[in-house]
Amino acid sequence: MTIDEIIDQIYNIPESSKTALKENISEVAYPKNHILLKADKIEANIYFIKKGIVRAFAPQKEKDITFWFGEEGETILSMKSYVERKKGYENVELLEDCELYELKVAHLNNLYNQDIHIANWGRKLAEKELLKIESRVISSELLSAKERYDALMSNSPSLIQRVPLKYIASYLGITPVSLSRIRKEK
Amino acid sequence: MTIDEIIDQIYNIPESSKTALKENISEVAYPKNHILLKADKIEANIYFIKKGIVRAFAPQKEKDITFWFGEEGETILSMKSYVERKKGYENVELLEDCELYELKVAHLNNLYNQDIHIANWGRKLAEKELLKIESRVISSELLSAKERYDALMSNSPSLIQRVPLKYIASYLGITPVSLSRIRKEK
DNA sequence: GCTATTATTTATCATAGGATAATTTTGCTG
DNA sequence: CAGCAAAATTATCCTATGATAAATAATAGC
Repeated sequence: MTIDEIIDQIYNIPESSKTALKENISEVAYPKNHILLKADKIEANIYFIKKGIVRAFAPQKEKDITFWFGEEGETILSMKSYVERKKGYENVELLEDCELYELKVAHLNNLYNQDIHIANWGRKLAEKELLKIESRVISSELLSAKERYDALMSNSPSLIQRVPLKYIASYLGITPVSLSRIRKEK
Repeated sequence: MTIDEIIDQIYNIPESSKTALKENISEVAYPKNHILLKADKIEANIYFIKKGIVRAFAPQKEKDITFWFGEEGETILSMKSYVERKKGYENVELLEDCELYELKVAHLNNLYNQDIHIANWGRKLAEKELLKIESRVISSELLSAKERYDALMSNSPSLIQRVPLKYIASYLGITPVSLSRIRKEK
């Protein structure tokens, strides 16, 4: 996925603003299993996924909670670091070798203060993330584990090919054993 | 809570921008039980709570799911309407007689395109809402029903005084019967 | 390709929370 | 302040999911 496509799908901005934004973005690549963002660290960068898939998880003694998967085109950020410059909850781990676009938050904040189009682009970025997480909260309170699994599979069928089931189980809020039961019943 | 306090707690903007924003805000009052926002309607306004308490719920056949409470100083909006101009998931119902600040989304969008300070204020509004909902997703996957109840009580002790338990149970993702059990065990 | 490690499945048993219904308490409204 | 309706509690029984352990399958490193 190109950086232009990623920027455009968030919010359309004039070419000049897009150029300014892109001047602050560089490409990086990391191997599978790399930990890109660390909880308990104030992260200086945000990323967009050119190629690959990642998971965000809240590390806990004995059990990590996977609470997000990101695929091509999606934004990776530690919300706490990005918004409040505080340590976040989450580690982000690459589940495949990944190519990423990297953007320094400090540069982005400068742009927010200089360019109204970029400020509105940043607003849309947050608003769209908010919509995603909101629909997830509602479906998690509305649906049984089996229904959540079915919904995930129909919304993101590639996940099951690309992501170990134990992480999907954690994302669904159940144990791998229970997920196995659910899958068998189908 | 004054409108100045509410605006400032989201993000500090120059007086001239604040004046422009406030010119588009009016005060309204509605009685307890009034339905302020309706699911399946594209809402034209957002609100800030001057006085009172409200709940947002996703109406379902047989069981409504309460997924948010708003108190003084908080923002009431249908995220779907606000971001995408589409019908939302939620009704918002007043749980007390309320005094509200009302702001037309169409006017706000004009300001976003004219005033970079207001654009960044709107960005912060979304980002802060995102942080709130994110911390809730994580705690809901991390904690048992009893722990979530305890956490809610210590974060928002006034809720239990102001909100019927059946709504708190729904918010916690359990039945009123089960909440009653949890409270008894203490 | 072989072996060690890790993931997944299967089985058994335990438990938190759901469903239902009856009872008590609270809170409106005339 | 009486009487009704709604909310909350309590009790009983039930079910989905958890915990644990063992067996199998998949994966990765040599």
